[in-house]
Amino acid sequence: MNVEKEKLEKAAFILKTIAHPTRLAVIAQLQDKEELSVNELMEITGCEQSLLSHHLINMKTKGLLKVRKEGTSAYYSLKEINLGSVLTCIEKCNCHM
Amino acid sequence: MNVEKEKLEKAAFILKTIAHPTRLAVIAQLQDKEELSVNELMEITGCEQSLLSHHLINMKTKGLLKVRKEGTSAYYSLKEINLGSVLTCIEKCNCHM
DNA sequence: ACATTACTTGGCTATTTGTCCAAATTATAG
DNA sequence: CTATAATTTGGACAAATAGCCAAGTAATGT
Repeated sequence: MNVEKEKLEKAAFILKTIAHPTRLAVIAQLQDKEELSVNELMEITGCEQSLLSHHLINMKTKGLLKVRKEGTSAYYSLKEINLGSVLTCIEKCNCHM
Repeated sequence: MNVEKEKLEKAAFILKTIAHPTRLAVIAQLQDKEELSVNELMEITGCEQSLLSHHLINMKTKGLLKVRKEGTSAYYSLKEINLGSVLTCIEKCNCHM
């Protein structure tokens, strides 16, 4: 029962972390592009730089992304996770609200 | 592109709605119990009544649950959606933070 | 009619989240 | 050394969320 509760909390934590259009967009992109710089993600998502940086760092500190720094650039990628499947699930849910 | 954006917003909306331990617990239960009263959900989740009611009504107004009232009881159930799959996805993600 | 059970409502407060903006860092190019 | 490009940081503020509590409604049993 307590294990169950812990599981739910962990799941909720992850869901909360990804539950934002910009962050979902980032995840979706990283799912097939492997790794992208902040600049590239800026262009793709249309999100302002510092705000995007906040999102990325947030996802990184929560364990969903990792960074590789090269020159002046920071390349973000998914941390070994298949998070895209969550997006697919949601799509399949076909919840029409 | 705009369609894509709309999709992401919708997905984020749903994820935000379910991203809470109690709410996930409710969804998980309703996935196999079909429908449960507020009282039953209270016992299962250990959540206080009025708070649980808030959660349930919230999920209902956002289109994830539906209610059937019978006597003094309210029976909640999933609104035609396979939301449980999201939980399974998250579990499979195996994100260790 | 009255009490009880089951649920909802609304107000209040604390906390978290999202966004913006200006300043700071850091690496490279000239 | 200076300028520029790329990213991070931190403050400030509004809005959303979570939780608690007290009061309200509504159906049923006595």
